[in-house]
Amino acid sequence: MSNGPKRKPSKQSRGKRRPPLTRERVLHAALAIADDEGLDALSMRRLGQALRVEAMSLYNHVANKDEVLDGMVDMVVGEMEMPLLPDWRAALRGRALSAHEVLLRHPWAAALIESRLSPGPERLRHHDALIGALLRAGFSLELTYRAFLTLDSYIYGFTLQEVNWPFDRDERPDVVTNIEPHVTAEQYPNLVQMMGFILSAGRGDAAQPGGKAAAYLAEYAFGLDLVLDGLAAARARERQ
Amino acid sequence: MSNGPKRKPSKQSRGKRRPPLTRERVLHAALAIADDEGLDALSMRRLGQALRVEAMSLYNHVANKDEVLDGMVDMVVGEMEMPLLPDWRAALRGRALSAHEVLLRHPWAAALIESRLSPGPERLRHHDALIGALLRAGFSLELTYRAFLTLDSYIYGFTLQEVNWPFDRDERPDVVTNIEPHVTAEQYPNLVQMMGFILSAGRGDAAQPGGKAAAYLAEYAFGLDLVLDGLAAARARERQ
DNA sequence: ACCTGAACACCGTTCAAGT
DNA sequence: ACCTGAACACCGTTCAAGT
Repeated sequence: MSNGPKRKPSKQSRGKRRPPLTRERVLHAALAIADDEGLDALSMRRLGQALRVEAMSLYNHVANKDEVLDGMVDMVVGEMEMPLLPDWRAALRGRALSAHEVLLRHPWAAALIESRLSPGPERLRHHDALIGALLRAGFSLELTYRAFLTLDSYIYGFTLQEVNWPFDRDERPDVVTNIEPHVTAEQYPNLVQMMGFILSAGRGDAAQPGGKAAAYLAEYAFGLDLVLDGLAAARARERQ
Repeated sequence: MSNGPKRKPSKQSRGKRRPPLTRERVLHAALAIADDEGLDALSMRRLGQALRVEAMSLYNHVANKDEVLDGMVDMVVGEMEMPLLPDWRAALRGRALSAHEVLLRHPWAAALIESRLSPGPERLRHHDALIGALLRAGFSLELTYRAFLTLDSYIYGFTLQEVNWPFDRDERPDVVTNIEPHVTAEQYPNLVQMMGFILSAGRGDAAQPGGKAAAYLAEYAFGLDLVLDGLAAARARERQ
């Protein structure tokens, strides 16, 4: 759209011609750093380094770090499947499973999305589609509002727990072993029993058929279907 | 317990005798700062200032800032009502309502709790009681596990949304007015319709009987009862 | 035993100066 | 038009030095 009209071939196109900085490139680099090194590693200086530019140059393309974070959030939301299937329940279920997948691909994203104030265009579009799906299915405005709150509470709440789960993560055996000595069967009998069950059932483990991504899938689906059942019942009650 | 045995009356007890620094005092001061000024305002230097001490002195009582955050989280969890009622459903419902109240009193806490890796003693006790309540009610280990995940996903997910909600907060009219121009009825028809409903119904507003604290209570209770209904049904299915 | 000054290696952001 | 050096006001944390 705002492509410069005259772009000379430029004789010095040998060597490491770094492409011009754009908002797009800044956001993509930021997302890559967060995925690879975690959100804490993402500083404006680190971001500049990844783009072979001084940190101050970034401010020509984004207003500040908050705008970077908002942009990252919207990119992630854009990866989520929109609820478009004609059957409302299938549409909501597919969207919830897709959101879960996307949030596991970007483990830093769930917390960030929930903490951002101003939604970007992707998020607005996504929510518009979600509300539309419910209204078309005959949900009243009030029930649509409640269904939306309940569903997203579950989706983000579950995924946030999952992403920060300290158990059974091979990367953090220190955390598990640091906790265990404090958790004795006399003090916390139920907790110890539960931990035994979880470990013996091979749950929440990378030792799953689908690997780590599928570790909590059955648990996620349980609560998801529970919520969908509840919404179906509320919808039925509403229509007498 | 570790009270020094000999504590002389000390002749210079006039003026501003600041009490000795302890882990307890550090954590209480940290919690007060987070409540009053937000979690971002809580730095080790600011914390030292509140306690009339240099920041470096804090390290004699806590290992590092992470330990401060862990301590704050555990204090907040300690405020939540434990699920002790004999009726499992009443116990879980009361606990969920109490957790919601506590998390609204400390708006920074929900995000922090979910991001902490090592649970403190209060949290361990709380979860032990929760699991115990479900097991005593005849839930299997597997269903207890799933009930726990579903409930806490909902509780924290909902509260996290509520605490960061940009709409209808008198403190942040800027955010609302900044968003509105971008959200046109042509682009986001369903969203606009929903926003109209929410505002006209006086929902999510401080203009509620119970004030801000009660603004989303009906919505929170809707999803909570939906989850509890689902768990009751799952329990009934399990026992044939 | 507890507190502190100085220091280190970081942050986000501004702004005048360069090309 | 875009990039940068220097600077400002912050971080968490260490450590030798003080009392």
